[in-house]
Amino acid sequence: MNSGSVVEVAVFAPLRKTFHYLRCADSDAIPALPGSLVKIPFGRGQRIGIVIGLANSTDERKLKAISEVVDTVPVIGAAIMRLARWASDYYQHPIGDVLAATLPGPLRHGSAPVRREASEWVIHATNQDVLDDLARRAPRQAVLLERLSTGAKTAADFANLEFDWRRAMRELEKKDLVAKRLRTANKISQSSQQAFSLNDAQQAAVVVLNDALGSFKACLLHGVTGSGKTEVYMAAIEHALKSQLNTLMLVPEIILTQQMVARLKQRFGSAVGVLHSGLNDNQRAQVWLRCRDGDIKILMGTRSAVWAPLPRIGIIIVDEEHDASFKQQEGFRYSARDVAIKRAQQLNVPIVLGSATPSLEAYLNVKTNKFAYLSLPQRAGLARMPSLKCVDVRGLRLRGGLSDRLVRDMGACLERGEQVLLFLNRRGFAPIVLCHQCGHIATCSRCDAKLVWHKERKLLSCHHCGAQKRTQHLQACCPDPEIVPLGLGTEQVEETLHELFPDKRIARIDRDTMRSKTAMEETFAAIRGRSVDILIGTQMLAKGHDFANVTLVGIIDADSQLFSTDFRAEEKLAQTIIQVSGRAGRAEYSGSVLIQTHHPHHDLLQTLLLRGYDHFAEKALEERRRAALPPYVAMALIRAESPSTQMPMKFLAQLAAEVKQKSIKGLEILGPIPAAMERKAGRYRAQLMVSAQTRRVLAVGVKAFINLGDTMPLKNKVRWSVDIDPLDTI
DNA sequence: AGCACGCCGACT
DNA sequence: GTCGGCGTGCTC
Repeated sequence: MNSGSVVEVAVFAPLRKTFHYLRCADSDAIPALPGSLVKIPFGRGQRIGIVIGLANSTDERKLKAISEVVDTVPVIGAAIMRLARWASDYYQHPIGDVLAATLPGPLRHGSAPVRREASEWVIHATNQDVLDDLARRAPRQAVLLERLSTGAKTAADFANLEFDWRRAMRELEKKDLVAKRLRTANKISQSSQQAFSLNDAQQAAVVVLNDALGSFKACLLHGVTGSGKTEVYMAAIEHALKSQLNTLMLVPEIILTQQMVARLKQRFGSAVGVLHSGLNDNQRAQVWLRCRDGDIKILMGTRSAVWAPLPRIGIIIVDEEHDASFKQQEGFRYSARDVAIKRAQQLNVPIVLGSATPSLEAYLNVKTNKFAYLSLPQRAGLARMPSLKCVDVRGLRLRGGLSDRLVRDMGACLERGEQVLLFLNRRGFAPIVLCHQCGHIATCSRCDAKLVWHKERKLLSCHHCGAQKRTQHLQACCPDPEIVPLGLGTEQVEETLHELFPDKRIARIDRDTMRSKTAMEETFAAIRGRSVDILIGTQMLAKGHDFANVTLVGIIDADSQLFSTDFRAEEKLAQTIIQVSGRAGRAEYSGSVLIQTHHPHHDLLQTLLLRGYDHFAEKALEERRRAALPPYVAMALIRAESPSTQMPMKFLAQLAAEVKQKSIKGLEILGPIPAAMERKAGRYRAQLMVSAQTRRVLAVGVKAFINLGDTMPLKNKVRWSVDIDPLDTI
């Protein structure tokens, strides 16, 4: 068996082993190269995998042959292969699963990558008579012609039409009034756009980024909300483009608003590609292909876009770097932000991490000179920072959770014709419902959680497993139950607002009211058009959107996050407060923020309000250092879950004991402990916290856990997984 | 992850 | 006497 005919294949399955195969016997078949997508006989079925290299296998085992090479050009190029290998090692996750995660769905399932060229339509000939005639006899065709004559071209331009426009278009094609042709990429709109006038801080940041082109350099761009980080990104993208270099830009899901996309497209034309959760698998595959083929020069996308095969990357941007959505929370638990940093390092290009509320990880990297620090300390234009104040609600009478002070300020704000934003991170009417007659509390049958009352939908819903019950379920406790809601949700606040401000227009923004994309777009348009006076909402309101006329922000309950067992809770709360505050007073008005709390003297709130986020971060970092927590130590979480009560704890305890016997120097093992909510969706959960001063020791430790875990008899009784750099530790 | 093989309880 | 429960082990 001549060497060179055997290849090593990573199978798309969570297997730590790789497998050897013979290249296709057929000589005119597509040759299997490193990175090729292949179909292989595996077990008794067919599987998909990636060739990860040539194997000089000398052993005598009879190997099976690859059944099909799916791609003509390997779908995994050298750059992504290198990145995936690093990630597989860093996150201790099987290489096959990592490689699968880098590909869009259809490729992952073994479809050949084929480009579907988009069509566009152009008007062939037209005159007024024809138009008049059509308007009478074929109104739909007339609408299409009208649109075409005003610049509409592609399917996307007609997508919002109510009728079957493709049918009408075919009629026009038959009449030879329009012609269908392959879409031609329009040119990058040259910066005929008026050059943005950047302020000094923006200019300074741009200079640093531009100078960094061509070498690895990580920069934290710390810009207060409204300081114009986007303009800095735009300038950096433009500069890269001038050197024929592409940009990879990662954003959290919520930031991907139409405005942001529109802004990029307006400036950079069809060179912009977008990957977001609204796309289906085929659309993602098309963007992936356009990326690989060099048609996309600026790719903006959420987490998975970090794996896009974008060639000639000149700069990487991670906007809102602190955002938790960059971390994949199941399966292959990677942080797209950290993978992006590694990608920049491997490619030897600069990366800029932007945020108004940088993560403590980023702060520490600045302190230790791993990151350069770029600051935009002032809001762009005339806008000023809002003032933050605590409202001590101890002993106060609250109406629907609102203090008199907040209601009074709201009244004054509305009086001036300005808008109010209220933030409460709890949807539904009340998080707990109780029967006054018997004391019965509605709980989830599959989780250790109480059911949340959704009054409008007449449902009791579990926010952890999604279980829903009709409200009538409550009648089960007594013949004559008396339902008492305990606690506060956005629905209840909305109800109170209608009572307090009967003539004001109120919009509630949470997962219940924003179930469709159109609902979201319509509501935000209504807010911008000032046909809404008061906004009440959850996390959805906190991020990304600019509300120019909001001048008062009320944070209804800061307490629930103040005393959590998760060591990151305070950091998250501070970020939320600053992010929500950032929605206020972005235009010429100055804004104010009222934070309702029972703990106005809490250290975190005091520091944040009196001295700002920087000081808070400084202080929080010091606490992390003293407590030996990330980012001062490297951490991993070993999780286990099972339908049987004791198994996860038992498994982890045994595993911990085994690893401790190895006495790995510098490895700290804490636990196991049951998860904060031990039972979720009918499964009991426990976890083990592992930490070390260095990445190296942690990696050695986690490897020991994985190796020993695979040999433990109990391993088949639990589902267990490893989470490197966990975000949630409760 | 699948998927078979393999040994012990209630049924056409 | 079988059908099927899911424990164990393998897949080039």
